[in-house]
Amino acid sequence: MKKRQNVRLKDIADALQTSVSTVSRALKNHKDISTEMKEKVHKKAKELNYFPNIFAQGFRKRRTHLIGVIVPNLTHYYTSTILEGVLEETENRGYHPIIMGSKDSYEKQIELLNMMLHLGVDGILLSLTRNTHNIDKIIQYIEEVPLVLFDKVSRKVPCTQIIIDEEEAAYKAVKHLIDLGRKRIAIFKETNDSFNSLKRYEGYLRALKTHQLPFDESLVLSSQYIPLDQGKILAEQILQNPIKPDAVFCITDNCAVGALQTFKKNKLKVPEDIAIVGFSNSMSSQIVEPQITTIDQPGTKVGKTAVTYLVDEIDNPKKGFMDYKTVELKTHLIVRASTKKEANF
Amino acid sequence: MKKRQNVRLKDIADALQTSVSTVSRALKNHKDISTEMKEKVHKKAKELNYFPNIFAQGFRKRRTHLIGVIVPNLTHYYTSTILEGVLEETENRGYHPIIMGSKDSYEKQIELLNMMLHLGVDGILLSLTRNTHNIDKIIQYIEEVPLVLFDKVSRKVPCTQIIIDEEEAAYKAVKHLIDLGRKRIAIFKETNDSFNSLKRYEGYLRALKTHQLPFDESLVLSSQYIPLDQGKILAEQILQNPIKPDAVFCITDNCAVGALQTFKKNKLKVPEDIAIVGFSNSMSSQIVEPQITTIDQPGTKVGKTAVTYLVDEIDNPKKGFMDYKTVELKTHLIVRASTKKEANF
DNA sequence: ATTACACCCGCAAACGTTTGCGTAAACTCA
DNA sequence: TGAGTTTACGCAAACGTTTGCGGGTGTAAT
Repeated sequence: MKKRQNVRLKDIADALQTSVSTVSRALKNHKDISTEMKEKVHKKAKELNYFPNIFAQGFRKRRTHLIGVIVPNLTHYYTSTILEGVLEETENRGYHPIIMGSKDSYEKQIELLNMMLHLGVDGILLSLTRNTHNIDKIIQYIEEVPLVLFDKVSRKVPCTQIIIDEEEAAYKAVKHLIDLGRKRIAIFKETNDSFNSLKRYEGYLRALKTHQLPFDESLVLSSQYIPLDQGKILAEQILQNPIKPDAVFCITDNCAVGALQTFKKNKLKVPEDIAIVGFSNSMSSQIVEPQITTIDQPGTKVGKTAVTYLVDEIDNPKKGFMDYKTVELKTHLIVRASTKKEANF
Repeated sequence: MKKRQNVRLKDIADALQTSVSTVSRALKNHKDISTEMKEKVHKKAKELNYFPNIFAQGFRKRRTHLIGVIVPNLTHYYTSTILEGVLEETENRGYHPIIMGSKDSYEKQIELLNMMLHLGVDGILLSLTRNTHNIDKIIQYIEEVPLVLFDKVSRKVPCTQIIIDEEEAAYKAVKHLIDLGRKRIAIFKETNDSFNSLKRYEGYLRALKTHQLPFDESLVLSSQYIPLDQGKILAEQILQNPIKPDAVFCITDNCAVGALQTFKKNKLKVPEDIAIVGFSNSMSSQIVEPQITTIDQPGTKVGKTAVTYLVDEIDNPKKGFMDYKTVELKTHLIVRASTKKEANF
């Protein structure tokens, strides 16, 4: 392993019989430098394959071009599509992402935020862990470094937030079921209302209300987390109801898959007896039988948008809280077999 | 946003009426410093919440504690489990991962390697893109910085490689089919043999040979990539065979799911008429009907192991190529309904 | 011819840390 | 007691870049 011998400003300066400062300025097109000199420097820099030592730079300018990214979990498909967007856009903009996982632990999340600060990142992209109730600490960080929330957000945190149109998406999903003639539409959601779950529930309620369907509390089932297995449990549960639902809106694809399996096990036909809508357009929703109608989320776009806003804030530091925006990206409904029309209602 | 005002060595030195160099040495337990002084310094450092400016450090020492990670794609479940392992282990060891995606493009991969070098990472973790035939460039990088390959590797590159026991895993999978009494076992694999595909094919061959089953070329189907849709196509293809197979080993879960769907569509019963084994233990393999027998890969362990070996190499630079190891992590077979015994053979 | 003012460029300090070297004080041993 | 050695610390340079400032040259206006 050779010792890396990077070329420095001084090397360019020597080759051109000029000074380091002139080279430095020329490379960033400072107005004090003549056009010819700039050309010579740029040419020589390319020739020598010059690349600035980012540590000297970061050291000097207090800019590292590093962006910290914290997510609760890496393995969810939606998260990884977001991260792909982040990777792409950070690269476009000359930044580098440092990704860390909070494992859905609030303490770990704080610890990671700390670490990022010490690392000297220029900004942070954060998707909150469940139960991030103590917002104060997070707010402290906003004082220290530009921060943009995405996916799992909280309106209580005064900063830019990139999300999808959760409420509208849920509304569309439930409206679709209503349009199909379904009357008793259940919802499977989270108990301790995360931002996402809450908004989707609101969309559900609005759809019922707008179409004059009665609200029935016995059709609202919740559990703390809603992975596949919980979908099964909730499905079993709702089948105990004296009057069964004719459709169910699951706020997660995994949950929907679980529900589907349970319904099938109980000899219920999907969608004839009961229709199902999920949320995420995960791989799972496409390979089960029948395929599940779901909401497609523009993951990479969320990632790219988050980077865009963060970098913008890094470049133009905000003065007050009033500058922050909540950006809602459009989703769309993908209709599949789990809600096909040919049901006879 | 306050300007970050980090405490420096000088602040500690001033508070203690001593010099910066003494503080620096005390903090890293240099032998030239008396025990009492060390204690005082450590205490004061904690009190002031001192944290070294890593850019000054990296600048000075040419050590950044950054580890570059390059993967072809973020969205594969197996990849994200590996990355979780990487995140965890880098953190344990005081390093920070910079993750980038090569989008399965060779040129992009080289570009990213370059970027990583300029960024000054201490080491690189790399999962090769398809068609990385020009190994020379990669080898050049080994001269510059410690590099460890994982998952998608190539034996031609002289460096430490962390993989799973691909050949053995495939052998186990196929042996399992043979033990079930299956005689005509097909394999769906990649055409342009990637390391993984090749090894799995070798395992397939060994299983046949060991159990005195005849090799039948018409049972070996390949395509360039093998996502879900290709599974379907290959399945259609093999059904054209005059004598149909009674089992198929897909070197990918996605491919297996596709095959399963096609077989079902053609009124073939799985596993009665045809058994299926996949590879990866992805979510998909667990939610289709019937569930698919597959190979479980220890993703996070691969990630953690890769970091372990890389950090070890960073700390103790290798002299020659003979020091490099290939680490094979154990997988195990998960038997599910797609290969259940009750078939009547 | 003098002044005024761009226009270009170089000097040198500064960022925070590490480290080779120098040395005063303390200790060792004959 | 004096020479040699060890202990414990400080001085200052160095890493590569940025940037305030100062100055020399040339041009234009008076």
